[in-house]
Amino acid sequence: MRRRRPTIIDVAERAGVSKSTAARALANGESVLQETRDRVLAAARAVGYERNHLAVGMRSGRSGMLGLVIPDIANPFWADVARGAQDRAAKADVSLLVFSSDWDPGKEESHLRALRRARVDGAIVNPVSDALDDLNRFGLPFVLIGSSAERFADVSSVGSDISQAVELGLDHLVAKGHQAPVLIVGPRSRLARTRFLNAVQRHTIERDVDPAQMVIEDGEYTLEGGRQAMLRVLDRPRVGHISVFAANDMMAIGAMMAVRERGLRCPDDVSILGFDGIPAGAFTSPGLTTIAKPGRDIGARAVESLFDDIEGRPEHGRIYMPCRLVDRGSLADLLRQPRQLAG
Amino acid sequence: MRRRRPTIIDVAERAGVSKSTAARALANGESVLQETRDRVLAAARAVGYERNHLAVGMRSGRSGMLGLVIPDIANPFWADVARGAQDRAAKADVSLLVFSSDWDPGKEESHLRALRRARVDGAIVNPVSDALDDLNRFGLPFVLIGSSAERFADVSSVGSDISQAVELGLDHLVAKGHQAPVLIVGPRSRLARTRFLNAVQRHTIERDVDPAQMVIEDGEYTLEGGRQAMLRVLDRPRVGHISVFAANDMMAIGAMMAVRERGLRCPDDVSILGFDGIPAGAFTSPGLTTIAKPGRDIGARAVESLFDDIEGRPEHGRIYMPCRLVDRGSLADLLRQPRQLAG
DNA sequence: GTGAAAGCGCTAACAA
DNA sequence: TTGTTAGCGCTTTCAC
Repeated sequence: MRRRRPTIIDVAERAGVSKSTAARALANGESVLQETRDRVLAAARAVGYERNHLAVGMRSGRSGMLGLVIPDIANPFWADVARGAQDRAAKADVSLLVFSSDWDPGKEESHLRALRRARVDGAIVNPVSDALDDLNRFGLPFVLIGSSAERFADVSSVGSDISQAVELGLDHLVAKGHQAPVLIVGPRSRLARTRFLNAVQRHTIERDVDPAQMVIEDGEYTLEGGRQAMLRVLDRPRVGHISVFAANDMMAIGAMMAVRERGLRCPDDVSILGFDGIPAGAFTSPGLTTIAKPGRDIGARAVESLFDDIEGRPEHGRIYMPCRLVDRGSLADLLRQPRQLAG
Repeated sequence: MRRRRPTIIDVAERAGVSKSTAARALANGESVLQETRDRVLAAARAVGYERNHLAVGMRSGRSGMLGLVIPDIANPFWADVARGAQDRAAKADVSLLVFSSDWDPGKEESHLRALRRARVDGAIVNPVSDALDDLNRFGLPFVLIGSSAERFADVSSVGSDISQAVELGLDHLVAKGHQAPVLIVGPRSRLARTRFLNAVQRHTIERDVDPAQMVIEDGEYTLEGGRQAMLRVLDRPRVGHISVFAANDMMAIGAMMAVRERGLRCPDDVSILGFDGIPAGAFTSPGLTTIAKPGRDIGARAVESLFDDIEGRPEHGRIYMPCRLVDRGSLADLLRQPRQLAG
């Protein structure tokens, strides 16, 4: 048998005051006699009172909830983003509704609808489709996350600093004696691919290497996509050591599998550099050297940016979070072992 | 500039009816003239009406939200559970608040408080601490998930069928010629450890093997915990091939790392069987043979079970979901290579 | 400093 | 079939 949950009226009655006084005491304690306040607080504790956020939301027009829509909750990177956002939201005493669209535009749209109906105060979205227009139309404040954010010009966004990340990667490659790596990138349709390639090209030119001599292979952002792309690379005529820069850790791991399949060894015959920093990269052998995106920080910053938007100080700016290199040994040091240098 | 969001009154006015008629038309269309209904629906579409769940929640006492508290959103297994729950909830047009306690009882408690304040209609919890009593006291319907559920007698719970899973594992071990595997299990404090050990003991006796001869090592349910445990195993005096049955994939992968560290090889020198079915197990070399828990199904069933509770048909039963074996080659076939048989 | 009353958007009981 | 009304729990004027 379930008891009715105590309301502010129960508290007020027990404290012998009106409900407005009780509300004031409970809220901030302003304009309330210290003694009254204590009595109300004691009463609240006694009856086990807990403020009803639904009612508050109705009254104030603020639900105290935010939404987060990511493409894949089972991807450790996105899970990390979700955790960062969650923690930051909790600190502000706000609840976060996390939805995974599983790369399905239909699902994404229905999630967005659910968010609107739940009357979230704002949403953070990594857009798979263009349903975003809907959000805009209803005036729901939102912040974009990830690379595809660039499609929407006048919206705040948070992502990783691809340019700095690529620079970090190329520096590491050069330091180990690798010149023009093979690039394994995502599908042509994805904006992230273009951003990655542009960054590589820019930084490669800075290093006096002709970008045109770099081989590019593409595929889905998955294990299998990376594996297939690597197999194609290995099918080309080649001399000496091969270096690979993959746009995503899953692809990098797939590439590693392909190398092993062909009876070659990493890093002895093929060096591989990944991008993301997912934990699985630590379990391969050799471990995957990669550029780690600060997923958690991205989530946290996105929430902060959203708060700004909601509170009416929209920056409408892009925030780029710096990445860091994690060296786990999947790149050969060609300078110390010059016998393996490419022809 | 943000427009005020249209309410049912806007719809009613535009359709030229009262708001209750509009509500009826919008709800189920009962007791409303077909023509009126059409008019209301058209008006709703025209003004871009979207039902306010907060208001509905206030009126009906049902917020249309459920809570899910798991120990670690970054663990692929739990992410999978979350996804299963999310999808099932979405099908019933219910939102799911997902919280990760990160194994921290304090965080767990604050998440539970947040759920109560958000007035979720019920919660699914994998309890880290005993704060559950609170939930019970406030009469929030809830369903437990995972092994520790057994601590709470009169509450519905959903978990994997440990007994069947262990049987599957032992069958596989026996089929490959392994008799009494070393067991790497979790910390003594955890109920899951006991359940696992009991199941192993029971099924071992059925196979006419003396459980007493099995070596047990324990550690945290993490990569490092498994690694340390395995190092201790390798430090013991031993003869021939070693077989290991780990209670968790992360531990199993940690064990695999320890084996490599010591210059031994898996599966040639050491066979390892995991338990969970996380994707990372596919990236190790060799791939990790493991018993996969149906995380997604567990999440989905937990939601269904919770619906039952909420709608007043509490089963207060435990549901055990069957697991399946995933063979990826981390066990040597001792029967076909008898030279490696243990002494 | 405190209380009375209005109202957020909706649904359900009752009248018409 | 439709309209009127009350009220879910809370905050916030406006009096006192």
